[in-house]
Amino acid sequence: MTPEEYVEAVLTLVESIPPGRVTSYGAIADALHDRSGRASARLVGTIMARHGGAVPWYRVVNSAGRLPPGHEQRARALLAAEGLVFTGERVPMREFGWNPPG
DNA sequence: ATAATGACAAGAA
DNA sequence: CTTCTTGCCATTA
Repeated sequence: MTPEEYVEAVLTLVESIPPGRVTSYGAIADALHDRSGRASARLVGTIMARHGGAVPWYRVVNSAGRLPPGHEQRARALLAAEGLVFTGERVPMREFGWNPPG
């Protein structure tokens, strides 16, 4: 699996996140770990920072439900538009958390 | 090769 | 709640 294909796999998975739901970098890393072999939450974060512009990046948050640094306001607005409810500055993963299909 | 840096995560204090 | 420590791994210097 080439790095480009790995990036594609991450982006494809991000696009598969249903509207009004969110998932974490770690969950994506885990899901791809079972598919390809190499994965880490940091990698997914780096990939999103570089190539996340073409996918619903705002549906990816950290495991604490915090929004990506520098894009908090933007992500919050986009998620709120999909019906998602915030608890202060966090997303309740218990309710809106989504796990990618294995 | 080593060191520092990230849209991360989990645990301890 | 905050802050610090470990583990993680590609990228950059």
